[in-house]
Amino acid sequence: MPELPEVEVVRRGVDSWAVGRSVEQVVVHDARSLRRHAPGPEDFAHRLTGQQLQAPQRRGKFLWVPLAQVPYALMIHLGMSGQVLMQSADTPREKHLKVTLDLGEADVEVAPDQLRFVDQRIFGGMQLSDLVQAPDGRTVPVAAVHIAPDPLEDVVTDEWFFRALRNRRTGLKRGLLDQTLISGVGNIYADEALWMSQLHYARPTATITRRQAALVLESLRTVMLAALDAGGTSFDALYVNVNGASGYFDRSLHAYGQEGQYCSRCLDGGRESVIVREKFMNRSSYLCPQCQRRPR
DNA sequence: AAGTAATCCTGATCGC
DNA sequence: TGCGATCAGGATTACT
Repeated sequence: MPELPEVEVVRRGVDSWAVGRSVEQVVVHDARSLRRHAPGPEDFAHRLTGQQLQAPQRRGKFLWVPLAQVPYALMIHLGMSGQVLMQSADTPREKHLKVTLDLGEADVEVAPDQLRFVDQRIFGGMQLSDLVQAPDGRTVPVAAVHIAPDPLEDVVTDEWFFRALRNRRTGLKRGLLDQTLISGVGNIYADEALWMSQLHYARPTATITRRQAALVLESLRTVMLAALDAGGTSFDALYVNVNGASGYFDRSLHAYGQEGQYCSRCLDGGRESVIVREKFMNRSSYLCPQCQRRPR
């Protein structure tokens, strides 16, 4: 569920509370959250202990914290249900607490002394990953080197996105969800951007026009920036910022989760059309059958 | 090689 | 009340 805006909210939280502090102790409560760290939990704890946290970076839904003095970063992925919480040590353990980092002194006096990784469904996780140069020139963890830039990065221009879509032989929503084409887009913002663009999820990418590509990119940016302003989207309280608060962008959704509701655009145009839910890619797609016509 | 389906994982919810 | 089925879905893995 956490997509680009939700991960960015978390990144900003870590940026304001943890930068410059050292990791004094690492406690792994559930090794399954370190599945992606091949050398194992002991190696993770050993190589992270004593390191100083630098400004957190993000590409798409991938978040990482570079460490001073060493060539690797702490990479965090929230998956479906991951949370990063800044807590004081006397706060009771969360039910799904997976990893605790005890942090050293902060510049800010009231800063919480622990960074906790909580994850119910364990699709997310942490790992240490060497920093390398991505094809576009940016320095990223090797574990995320295959991930494409996201809509908020400068390298993503109208022409870049048009080319990226045109190079694929697939449907538009499949393309949006493919993190090697463009990153940061998940089911919620894909449906919202498609609704905003008035395009069907099955629109072939191979024949997309420049105008359509630019419209989809603009829609992605518009919806993601609006969500960021609202502190992110949350449906089931699984997604929260580092202080444990959830965003309220779900109140602004036009398509996702709106099955049975009138399409607001059609209503504005004096027509009544109801948002439908369709099974697609083993998940739900929400769309207005009136203004998002299936390609023939 | 590229595109797509299968898989992992837990808890809430639903129907019987 | 209990229990199996269903749903939620990001990213990797395994196929075709």
